[in-house]
Amino acid sequence: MGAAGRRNLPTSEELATWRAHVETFDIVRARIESRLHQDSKLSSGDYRVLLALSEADGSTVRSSELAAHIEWERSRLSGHLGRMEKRGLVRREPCAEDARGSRVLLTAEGARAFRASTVPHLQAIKEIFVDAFTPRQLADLDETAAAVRRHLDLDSPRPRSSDVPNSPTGETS
Amino acid sequence: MGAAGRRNLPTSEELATWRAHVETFDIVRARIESRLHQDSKLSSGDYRVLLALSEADGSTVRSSELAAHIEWERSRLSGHLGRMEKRGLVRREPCAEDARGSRVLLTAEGARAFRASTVPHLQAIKEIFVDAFTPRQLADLDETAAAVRRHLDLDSPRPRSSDVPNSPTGETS
DNA sequence: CACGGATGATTCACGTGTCAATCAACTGGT
DNA sequence: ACCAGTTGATTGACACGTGAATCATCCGTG
Repeated sequence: MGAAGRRNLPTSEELATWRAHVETFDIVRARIESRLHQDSKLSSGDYRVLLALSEADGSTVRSSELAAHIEWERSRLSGHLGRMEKRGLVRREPCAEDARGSRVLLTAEGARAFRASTVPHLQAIKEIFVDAFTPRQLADLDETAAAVRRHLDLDSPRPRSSDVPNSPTGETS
Repeated sequence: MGAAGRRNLPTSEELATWRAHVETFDIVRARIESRLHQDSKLSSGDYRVLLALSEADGSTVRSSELAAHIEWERSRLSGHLGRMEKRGLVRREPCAEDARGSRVLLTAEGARAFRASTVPHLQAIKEIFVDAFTPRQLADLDETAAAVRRHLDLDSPRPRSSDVPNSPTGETS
């Protein structure tokens, strides 16, 4: 065996697990997003923006707060809002308090689209993802995600400034 | 109450599991890809193409076979190869047997880049993904992926034509 | 109040993905 | 040999993501 001390490499089983995991959950995600798009003509990005906006007081948020809330880069949000604005889902207007900023607001059209999308979207998550598992497996999934977060130290760096007194049910996709 | 029979909706715990799963493994993937890019200036798409090519007989494949092998849309592969060609990783030349087709070949540069990338990439998968779990959890992950594939009927529609007698270790990312 | 540095937001260049359209070259049936 | 229909591959239009650059406004300090 010319094996000169193998380094920190995965076994082929571990590699297969990784690949299967990625491939499988990519398909799950694609199915859920495709259903959202069929049902409501919304992308998951649209959904996330509309969710945050509809939860906001007066259906309006400062653009940078929105970006922070959904954890997007500002330029990403900027571009996405541009597209959504063209479709009439949101509107942007200059901000009174701070002349640099802008204020994003939900249009009636956007609110309607979001309202119509939520139940089918949640159903899709249930049918495509949740229903694939036993309760035990769901608990295992929770635990594996938690294990990853511990492994990568993703839990400590949570405390955002002193903002966000009580985050009201932040949905994701 | 006004509750008119809730439909097939996930509980908030189930929804939280879904969101945590997506977010967490997005980060895992991003870290692995970011490391691949730092180490080797390759994207996961590049890696997948180079892997398939380096496994191919004579480091050359018909473009459409490549697309089928890695399960990409043909236009996606076309665009990706264009970019890779600009960077000198692959080359395309007209195909003798079929004047419509083209033949993709690995350049020395591409082979070198791929060779240099594999060990660090596999290490990253081990360190970032595999090492987060106990062996038991890894087995659970295999089983959850399998459960999804059964749930979505992803295993039956496998048989591709009569081609591909024995697929030789198709790596993914 | 003036100035320099932080901050809000957009823009640009580019990589990446999808789908429809295009176009040439192959194929089979007559 | 010819035409129709399929197939190999590219292209174009668009959605989406990242990072750097830009630009105006704000703010703390002298």
